[in-house]
Amino acid sequence: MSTAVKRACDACHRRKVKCDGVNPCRNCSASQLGCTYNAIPQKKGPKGSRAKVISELRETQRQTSLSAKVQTRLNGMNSPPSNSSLAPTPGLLTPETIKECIEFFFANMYPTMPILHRQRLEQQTHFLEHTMDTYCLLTSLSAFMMLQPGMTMPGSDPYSLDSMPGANIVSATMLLEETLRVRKSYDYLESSTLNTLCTSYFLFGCYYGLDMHDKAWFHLREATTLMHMLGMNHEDTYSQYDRIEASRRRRLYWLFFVTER
DNA sequence: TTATTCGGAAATTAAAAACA
DNA sequence: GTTTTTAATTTCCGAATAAT
Repeated sequence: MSTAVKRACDACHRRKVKCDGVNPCRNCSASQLGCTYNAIPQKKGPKGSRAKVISELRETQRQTSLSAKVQTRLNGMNSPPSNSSLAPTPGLLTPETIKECIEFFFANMYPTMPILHRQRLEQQTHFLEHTMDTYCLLTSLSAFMMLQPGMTMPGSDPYSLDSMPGANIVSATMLLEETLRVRKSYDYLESSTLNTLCTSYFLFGCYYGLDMHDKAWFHLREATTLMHMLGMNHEDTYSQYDRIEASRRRRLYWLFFVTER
């Protein structure tokens, strides 16, 4: 049982073979290699507060159990756990959630992103079962709102899930996935509307809030491309819309422009 | 056959937490 | 302060694969 050498030379380290630690070492001499000890050893041991792996595992486990609870809470016990079709999940987006998320949006977010029109949005909520474009807008809006500080879990909650840290993130993630899933069911590239673009913006916001910056930028760029496809960079395209629609589109264009920097 | 490669077990090390 | 626990890094065993 030979004891491990204090430091293996660069070649032995790469080759994962036993090094005798002298210079030149036996392996290097045998294979006529230059024997060097240039590699700078990394610092060993945990980094940060009790390092990360165990806390990551704990966090995912916590999220999984929360996810189950939120799922039953949001759609009242009788939902299939995995929906493989592209249809909206019944009961996931409750009217209560929609109402509170719209409320929160216009109370807190509208000043910095005045891209929706309250009356028109509320009118649309009556048809969301049949218009996927609207459904996606509302799921993504709700997801985005759930991630905002100060937003509470909608609905009265017998298990006080709203006070549980992470519950919002779990439901936001579920709504986010729902948006992406349902969005596959129609060709939003071909028939882009204001809703499509707003949805992309909220997707951007969600991913950004979840620190998934690559995906966030993907949705932002996708929307920017869509806007160019729609000719929103030319003032004369706005004349085909009524005043309110045109103003929201202009604002959205500039919001994207400013966000992309 | 011998030589080489590389997955991963075991050892080593150091930071953080627990304890006295 | 010392000890224990935890986790990041390193060494290198030995099975798999390649070369001869």
